[in-house]
Amino acid sequence: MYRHLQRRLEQHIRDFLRGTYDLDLPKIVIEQPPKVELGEYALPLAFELAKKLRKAPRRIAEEVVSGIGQIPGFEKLEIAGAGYINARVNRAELAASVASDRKQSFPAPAGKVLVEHTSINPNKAAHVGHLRNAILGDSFVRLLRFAGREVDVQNYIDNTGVQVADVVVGFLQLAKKSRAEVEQLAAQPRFDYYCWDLYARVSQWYEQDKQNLQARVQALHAIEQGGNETAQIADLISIAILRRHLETMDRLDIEYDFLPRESEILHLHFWDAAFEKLKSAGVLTYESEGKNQGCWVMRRAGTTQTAADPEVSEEDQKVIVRSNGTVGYVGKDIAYHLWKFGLLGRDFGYRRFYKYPNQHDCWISTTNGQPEHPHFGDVAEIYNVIDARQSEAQNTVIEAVRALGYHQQADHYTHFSYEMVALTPRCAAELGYQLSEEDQARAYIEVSGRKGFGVKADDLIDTLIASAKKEVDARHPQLNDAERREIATKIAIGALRYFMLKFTKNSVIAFDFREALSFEGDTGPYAQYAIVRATNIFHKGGIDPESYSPGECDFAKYLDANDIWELWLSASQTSYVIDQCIATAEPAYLAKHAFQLAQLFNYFYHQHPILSESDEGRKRFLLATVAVVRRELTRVLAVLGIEAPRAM
RNA sequence: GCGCCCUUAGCUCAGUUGGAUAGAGCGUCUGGCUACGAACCAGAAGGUCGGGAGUUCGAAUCUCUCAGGGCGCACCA
Repeated sequence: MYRHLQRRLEQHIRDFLRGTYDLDLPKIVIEQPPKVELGEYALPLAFELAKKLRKAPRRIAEEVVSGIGQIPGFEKLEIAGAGYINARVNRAELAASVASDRKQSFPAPAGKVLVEHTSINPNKAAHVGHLRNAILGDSFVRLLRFAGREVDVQNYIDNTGVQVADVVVGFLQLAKKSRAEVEQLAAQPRFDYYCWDLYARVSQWYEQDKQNLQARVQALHAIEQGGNETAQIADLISIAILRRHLETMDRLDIEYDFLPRESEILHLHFWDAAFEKLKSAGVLTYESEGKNQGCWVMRRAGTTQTAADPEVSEEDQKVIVRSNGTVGYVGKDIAYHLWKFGLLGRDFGYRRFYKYPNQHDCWISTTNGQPEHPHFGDVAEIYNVIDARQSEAQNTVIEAVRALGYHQQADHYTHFSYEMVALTPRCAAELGYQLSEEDQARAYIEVSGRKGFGVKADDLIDTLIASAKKEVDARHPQLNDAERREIATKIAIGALRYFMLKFTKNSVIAFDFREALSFEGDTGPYAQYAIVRATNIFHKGGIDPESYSPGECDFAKYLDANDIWELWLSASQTSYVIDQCIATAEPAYLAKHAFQLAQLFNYFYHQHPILSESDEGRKRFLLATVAVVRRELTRVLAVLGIEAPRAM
C-alpha cells in the first residue's frame, strides 16, 4: 500500500513538473522524513531544481505545494526546512486499506527466473559457509515468489571433479575399502562427516609426498571416462553425500526443484554444442604458440582491449580448452548457462530423485531420463548465488554469453555475489584447532574443507536446537517434550536464518558461537517473540487472530498518536521493502525491516495495555493494530524462511 | 604487479536511489515484572564516518590520492 501511494505521488509530481516547468526528470527521489511527525514521504526535489529554474529552493517548494492540488490518499504537502516538500498521507484511509489487506496488484515481469544456489561439492559435510549460500539463495527465491515471479531452484552438482576424486582416493588408498564396504558406509547416517575427515586426511597425504597426487589424476580420469569401478564408487559417494546435503538443507526449509550434474554435462556433450557456437562466433581463438600453445582461449573478464594490441595478451587469456583437448570448468559453465537460457539446443534427461515431506519432487539430471518431466531451463533471468571469490570466472561466463550476441541474456545474468563466512580465532580455538601465531592475530580465518577446518552445518543446527531447548524447558515445563522440541527447533532455525541474513552480502561474517547462539536483541527469535506476544493477546482475549475484524473502527480518531501510527506505517511497507530487496539483490533489508517492525511492536505492547482497555472503540482499534502487525510480521518472516512457534 | 571488496561507537554491524540532528544490537552503568509471559521495555555514557584533496546548494555515500586489511589473477573447480 505504501508503495502504491509512493508511485501515485511520483506520478503527480511528474505531471506537475511537465505541465508547469516543461521538465522531465530521469528520477524523482522520494524518501522518508527523519520523523513521522513530518509526514510519510519527503522530496528533496526543490534543491535539485534550484539551479535549473534559477529560483530559491523554498520558492520552488511553495510553487509545487500550491500548484499540485489534491492527490487522492494524501492529506497535504508541506514545506519544511530549507525547501523539503513533505507529503502527509490520509492516515485513516491507509490504515483501513492495510487492515483489510487490500492488495494492490503490480504485474510481475514476464518469464521464468532461475536461481542457482548451494552447489556444494558432494564429497563432505556442509559447513557454515554453505549455509550462508543456501539461506541467501532460498530467501531470494522466496522474495521473487512473493513478488509473483515463477522461479526454478537449481543446485549444481559437481560430481566428477577433483574434490570427489580426492575422497575416492581416500577410500581406495588410505582407508583401503572395497566397493561393497563404501556402499555400506554410505548408508550410515552421517556418512558426510566420515568423508569430511577422510578428505582432510587425503589432502595431508598429498602434501606428505607429491607423488601421491598421481592417484588423484588417475581417479579423475577414471571418473570422467565412466563405466569402471572407480567411477561407480565416485557415483556412490556423490549420491550419498548429495542426499545428506538435501536433508541438512531440508532442516532449514530449503528445497530445490532440479539438480543438474556435471556428469550429464559431460556425457550429453553439452560442451560440443557450445564449442561450435563459440568457435564460429570467434569468441574462442586457437593459440599456436606461446605459453598457451595448443589451447582455445578467450579474453578474461575485466581486461580491456587496447588499440596498440588488438590481440589478447597471454596475461589476459583464459584457457577454455586445454592443449590435451579437454574442457575446463569455465567452458562447461558457459555451456550450462547457454542451456539455462534455452540457447544450447540440447537438454538434460530427468528423473525424480528426492521427495520432500510436503510431496514436492526434486529432480536430478541423467542421461536417459523419464519421458514425463517438468520443463526446466529456458528462462528469462538467472541469479547465481556464488561467493565473491568466483566473480572473475562468473564475469567471464557472462562475457562469453554477450560475445555470442545474446546481450539481453547477458544483462539478465546476475552473479548474486556474497562474501565468505570465516571463523574468529576464538571460535577456532573452541573447536580445538591449533593456530599459528600469525592466524591468532587475524580478525578471522577462512574455513577450509581441505584442512577439515570449519563448523559443520548439522553440528551448528544441533547446537542451536539444544541451546533453545534448554530455554524452552525452563520456560514451559507444562508442555511435553515433543512440543518443546518443536518450539526449540523453530527458534533455532529462526536464529540461524536471521543470523545469516542480517549481514549485507559483501560483509565477511566472522563466525562466533556466542553471537550465532544469541536469542536476544537483533535476532530472529526477537521477531518471533513479537508474533507470539501478539498471538497471546488474542488467545487470552478468546479471539481468533486470523479472522479478527474490528468492524466499525474510527481510525482517524486514534491515529493522531505518532507512536502507533509509526507501527501502522511500518506494517504497510512490506511490499515496498521486498521490491527494494529484489532490485538490489539484498535480502538483508528485509531482515532489518522485520526487526524494526518487531521493535516498534514491542514498544507499543509495553505502552498500551489492550485487553484491559475500557473504551470499547479504542480496544477494537488496538486489537486491529495487533492483528495487522502480527499478519505482516508473519508474512515477512515467511519470506525469510522463518516461522514463529506457538509459544516462547 | 593487475583487478575486485572492505575500513562508521569498546565489539559486531546498518546507513539501497548523494539530502533534515550519522543509527541499531551486544557490552558497560541506572531503572522497570501481582504477567496481553522480562527471549521484553526505558534511560545514560560512548563517533575527527581510516587520513588528505576535489565535485556539489548539500558527501559516510560520488571522484582522485595515501595508509591498513581481505579476496582473486592455473592447461583447479
